[in-house]
Amino acid sequence: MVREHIDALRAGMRRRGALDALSPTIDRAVELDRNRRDTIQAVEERKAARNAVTQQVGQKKRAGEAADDLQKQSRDLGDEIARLDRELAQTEGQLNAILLELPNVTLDVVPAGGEESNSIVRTWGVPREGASAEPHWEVGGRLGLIDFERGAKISGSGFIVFRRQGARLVRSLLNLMLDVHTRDHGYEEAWVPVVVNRPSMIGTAQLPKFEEDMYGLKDEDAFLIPTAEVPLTNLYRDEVLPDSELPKAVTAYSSCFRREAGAAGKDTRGLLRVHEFDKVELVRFVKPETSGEQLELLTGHAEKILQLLELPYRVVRLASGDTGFASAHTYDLEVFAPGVGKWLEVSSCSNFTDFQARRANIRYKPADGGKPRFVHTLNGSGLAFPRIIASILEHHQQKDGSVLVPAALRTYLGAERLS
RNA sequence: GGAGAGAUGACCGAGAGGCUGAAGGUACCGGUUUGCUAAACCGGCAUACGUGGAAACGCGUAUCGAGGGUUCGAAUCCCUCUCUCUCCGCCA
Repeated sequence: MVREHIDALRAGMRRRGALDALSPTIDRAVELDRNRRDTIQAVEERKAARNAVTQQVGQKKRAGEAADDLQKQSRDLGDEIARLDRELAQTEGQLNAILLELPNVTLDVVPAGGEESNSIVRTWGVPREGASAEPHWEVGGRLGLIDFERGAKISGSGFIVFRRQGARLVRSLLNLMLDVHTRDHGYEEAWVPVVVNRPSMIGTAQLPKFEEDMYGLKDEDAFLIPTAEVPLTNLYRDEVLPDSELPKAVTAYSSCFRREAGAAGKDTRGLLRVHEFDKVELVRFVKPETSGEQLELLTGHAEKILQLLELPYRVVRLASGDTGFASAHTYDLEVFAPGVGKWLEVSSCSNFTDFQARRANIRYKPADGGKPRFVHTLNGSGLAFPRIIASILEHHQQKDGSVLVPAALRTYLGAERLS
C-alpha cells in the first residue's frame, strides 16, 4: 500500500515539515518492502516444491514402497523454508514497526507549516474583558468548588478534587452533554472501560509512538485510556460493518488519564493541565467519501455544547505541522478564559481518514456487494471538562463574586448560581 | 484463585495424520418450473499475500481461536497463550 502512494506520502510528510526527519525511514520502508516480496517468492517456491514431494511420499507409502530419498528431499526443503520464514518474519517485523511510526497524510484543505499557519475559521460569542475576571483557581477555591491541596495529597500534583457544587457541576456537565448528543445529535450512548489492552492502543495510534504519555498497568500489558476515543473506536476493531449502519455515531463519558511527561510548568496552573480529567467523547465511523462533511457535522455537535454553555469560542484549523499524528484534518475548539487571559483548547475534532481503520482493521461491506473497504473514523471531544469549568468560573463570574450558571445547566445543577 | 469442557467458513455442524479450502445443512445470490404467497429443482457463494494479465481471470502460498513443537506431511498429535461455558472459592 505504501509502495503505491510513496510520492503522496513524501509530499504529506513535507507538509508536516517532517520530510527531512522521515525521508530515510521511508527509503528504508521501500527497501524492506522489496526485500519482503523477494523472500516471499523464494519461500513459496520451496513450499510448492515440498508439497509436491510430500504428496509423492504419501502415494508411495500407500503403495507399500519406501520413500527415503523423497523424505530427505522434503526435509532439506523444510530446513530452507524455516530459514526463509525466519528472514521473512524479521523483515515484516521491521517494516511494520516503521509503518507504525509514520504519521497520517493531511488533506488538501490543511495548510502546510507549523502552528503559526493555523487559521481561525470562525468565532462565536464575545470574549469578556480580562481585567475584571478572577482566575478560576481563585474562584474555585473561594467558593469551595475545587480542592487542589487535597487532590495533590491523595494522588499527587495534577489531580483534582471537586466538592459540593463543584462536584455537582461535573455531574451536570456529563449529563447535559450526553443528553444533547444522544437526543439531538443521534449518538448511541456507551459506557466503556478505562483500561484497554495494547492492540487497542495501537489501533487508534496512541502506540507505539506515545507510550511515555500513557499510564501503564504494572502487572498487565494494559493502559489507562488518555481518551474514550480508544475504547469507542476499538469497539469495531477487526470487524466488518454493514453499509446500512454507516455513519455510525457513538458517544461516551469517561475519565481520561495523561502523564503529561515533559509538560511541567507550561500552562499547568489550576485546571489547565491535569493528569486525570473527565470528558465526553464523540466518535463516528463513516464511508470514506463522506468524511469531509462528517467532520463539519461532528465539529458542529461539539460547538453546540459551547453555545449552550454560553461560552465564547473560536474554531481553529490546524496546519499540517500542528495536526496530530493520526489525523488528516483537525479543528480545535478554543474557549476564552478571561481570568487567565487565554484561549483554551477544549476539543480537537479530527478526521483520521483510513489511518486508524487500517491499524484497527475496521471495514464496511459496500451495499453493491463489493469487497469490504476501510471506513473513515472521526472523533472529537464534546467536551473536555476541566477547561470548560475554568471558563465557566471565569466568564460567568459576577461582580458579587458568585458565578451565574448557564441556563442549559440549571436544572441539572439545581441552582442558578455557584456561591 | 481452583477444577473441568470447548473454540472449524455469515450461521449450524461433520472431520480424529496424506485423497480436506474443508462433508452436510441454513442463510444469501442467479436460474428453471408451478396461474399469486410458498415449495421443488439446478448452479454459485471465504480471505489475505505473492505472481502473471489492459481486464476477465489464471497460477502459487497461507489460513480450521493465536503462537510454537513433533512429522516426509497437521484442522487432526504435543506444549504455551487468549477467549467462551460449567462448578467451587472470593468479592462491590
